[in-house]
Amino acid sequence: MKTLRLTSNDRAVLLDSRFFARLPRATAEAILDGTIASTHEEHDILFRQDEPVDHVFFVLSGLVRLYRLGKDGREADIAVFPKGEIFGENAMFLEHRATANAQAAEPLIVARLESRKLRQLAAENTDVAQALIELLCHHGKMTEDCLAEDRLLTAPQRVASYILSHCPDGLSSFSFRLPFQKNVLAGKLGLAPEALSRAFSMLRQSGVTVKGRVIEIRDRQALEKF
Amino acid sequence: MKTLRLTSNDRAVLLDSRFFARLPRATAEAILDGTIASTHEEHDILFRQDEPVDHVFFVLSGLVRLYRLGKDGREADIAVFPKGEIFGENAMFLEHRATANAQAAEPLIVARLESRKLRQLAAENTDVAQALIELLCHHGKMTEDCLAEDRLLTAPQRVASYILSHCPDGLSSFSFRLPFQKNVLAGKLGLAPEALSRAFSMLRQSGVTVKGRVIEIRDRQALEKF
DNA sequence: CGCTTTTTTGACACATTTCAACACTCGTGG
DNA sequence: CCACGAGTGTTGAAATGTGTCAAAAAAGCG
Repeated sequence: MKTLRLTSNDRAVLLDSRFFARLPRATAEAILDGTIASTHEEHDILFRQDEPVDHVFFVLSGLVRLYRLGKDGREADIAVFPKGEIFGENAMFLEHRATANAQAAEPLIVARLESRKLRQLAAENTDVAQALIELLCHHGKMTEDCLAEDRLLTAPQRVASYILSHCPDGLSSFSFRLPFQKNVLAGKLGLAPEALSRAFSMLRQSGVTVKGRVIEIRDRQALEKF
Repeated sequence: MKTLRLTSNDRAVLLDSRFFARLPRATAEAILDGTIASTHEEHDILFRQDEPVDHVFFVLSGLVRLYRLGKDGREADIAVFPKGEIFGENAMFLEHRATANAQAAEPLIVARLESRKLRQLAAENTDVAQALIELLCHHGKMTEDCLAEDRLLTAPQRVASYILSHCPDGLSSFSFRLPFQKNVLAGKLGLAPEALSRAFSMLRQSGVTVKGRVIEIRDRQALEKF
């Protein structure tokens, strides 16, 4: 891990993101003041479950996997954060201890917002508090969605649902590129990699073609009722 | 469903709860001003997924089940809220639409806090915002725990974990009464009722006895490594 | 091109759901 | 007091879905 200054491009990206865009410019600048960035190699750990964390993280580039460890060493993914997303904010309000492990799933650059400062700002400034509330809501809903899908859908259905979530409304045929390795997708969907593979080949008979990371859908309807 | 005024006992219970206790008395009173209660029979629906909700709910007595529906009509429990807990707060920040269905799992009385008013207060008052942030964090963590357990533990392990979460630290043998029907517990743990039943009989060989709703644990150690 | 890493496939084991039948509990009314 | 019935919980057998392990195939990268 190396630490860097924020580039002016980084600042621009940050200020444009959903979290900062809703804040008055001066407030956003105040949060960013003193913020640094750090780079990490794939597989690096950013923080560990139950250990202290002093930052809230913003993904500038790369990918982060948030997961819990079982007693037997197995890993359960809680969420995956691509470029532009914020994570680790909940530790701020849980005595600065992480609820999960965070690992770079690709070469990674993150901005590190000082969590004590941010917490303090949130306590004084309703704009910041509001932004945090919306972030927490959003993350909470993501987790709920995940839990519900795990409990209601089979593996192929979860994969179909994931694919459909990338389909612009109204199109009945389209294609897109997976934003990360199948490995990671499997984890995010709560599947073993083999199960993901098999799910894709089930979906072939519903008009889904997979070539490398490129997914092609011929008939959206067929997927929807899978 | 019948609507009622809050009794003075209700007010006391509310003001003592985690959410309100952290607020200055005047602020808490301001929120409660105009708040009404409603009673519901078992199986009544309080709100439905994707439909508008105008309240945040506080359970005065009884039990609420929060769940999502699958296309095939199957239900997946997201959370269960006993007396003293608040739910439905996330809809406030998601265009006042529920992310799940809420159903009385027992005869129920809830206090109905007006969500628009509460949202407004949160936007002006950092104390209220802070209280909401902590609530959202807490609920988020609950859901995360649930997701992780689903993905890491088998049915008997989840049941063991549930039992242990009711064991006061330091005791190696104890007993307690299930706070709700086994049916509901099964749902909360993401199991079919039959699976819960079988899990209990597996645990018998680790010193767990079940008589009606009373659970008795002879050897905590044995449970922990199940 | 050759090497490493990732993905796919197959065979098998295991956990859980499903469906059906049975036991138990508890309150009601004969 | 017992009999009845509805609701609740348990048990068994079969079916299903997913994980695991090993091996082959494909993709990425120098």
